[in-house]
Amino acid sequence: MEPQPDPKTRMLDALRAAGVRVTNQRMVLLGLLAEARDHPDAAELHRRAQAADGAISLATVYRTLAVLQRAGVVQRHSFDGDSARFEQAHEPHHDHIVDLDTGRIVEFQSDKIERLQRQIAAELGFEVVHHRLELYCRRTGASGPTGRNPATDVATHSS
Amino acid sequence: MEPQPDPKTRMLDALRAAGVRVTNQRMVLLGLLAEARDHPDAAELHRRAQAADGAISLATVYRTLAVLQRAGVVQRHSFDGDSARFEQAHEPHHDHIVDLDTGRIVEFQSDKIERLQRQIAAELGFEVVHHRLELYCRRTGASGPTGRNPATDVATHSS
DNA sequence: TTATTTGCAAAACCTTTGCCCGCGA
DNA sequence: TCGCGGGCAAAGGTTTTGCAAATAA
Repeated sequence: MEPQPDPKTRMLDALRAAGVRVTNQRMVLLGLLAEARDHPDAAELHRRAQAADGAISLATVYRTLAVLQRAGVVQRHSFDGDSARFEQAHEPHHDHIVDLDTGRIVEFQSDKIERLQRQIAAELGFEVVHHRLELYCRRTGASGPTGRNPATDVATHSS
Repeated sequence: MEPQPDPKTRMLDALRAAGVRVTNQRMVLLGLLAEARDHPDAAELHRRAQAADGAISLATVYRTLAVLQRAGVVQRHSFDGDSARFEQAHEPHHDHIVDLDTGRIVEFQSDKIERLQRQIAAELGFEVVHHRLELYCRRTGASGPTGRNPATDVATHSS
């Protein structure tokens, strides 16, 4: 079903590429991020890690995420007033829609917008190193808030 | 030079429209925001307010900014890892470029991008309530960091 | 063995809040 | 006068850090 090299091997490679030691905590977190279909925050990852492993501190969650982020394996997002949320880096680059009623995150991707961003920056004498685009939305024709459930689904759209 | 109604009157109007009392602290902050050419954070506004007035607490800075934001007079931004930064709301709507080397903020405006955002959201069944677009950039051909100075200038660009 | 990592608890930060006094209307 | 608004200090939530013990290489 999955034509990938092998999840465990990929995780090991990621850690080796980062030039850090392979610890159980890092493997657990890497695994959680790989299977996460949402964008959990540090506390949520801590909860899941404890369920999967039993012993892992919140401090380690933060430290590990920082390491993985530096290695380019993890991306950190700060939606509006929330605490930081994380996801495994994956191609292609994408941006996010935040459903204001449910908190659900939807990913989308638009080459057109990316191109316009670079163009505008260039006109002002800049080169885009990275960017951040978040659309805070409501469902079309929605009657209103229906009850927030922790973001669990991710839809993807390309344009 | 300025065909505006009169700064003081406008500030009074803003407070009245917000349905709140006119206090010295609010007038001072409103004035600081009006003349600010940058995007100061709460601590910086506190510093400036003390220089201008002498007695105003950080708590009041935060409370006043919250009031003004609710009234639509002030906009709050959270660039990357920084603390919240504020600016007086002004038309047309604009987004920001953050110069990674100097920290300087440059505003720009692009109807094209706004339109694309709405279009993408619509295709996914959403309506954009508000959004956030930040381009973290480096000057084209820049040789590298030259020394961060507190953002003081604002350039504007329309497309 | 030896340099990294971890856990724990404390610290750091930014922002908000409780409480009582003072000022605006 | 009446009640909103302010100052102060303490609380809150998230993220980082110092230190000694544990562990990967």
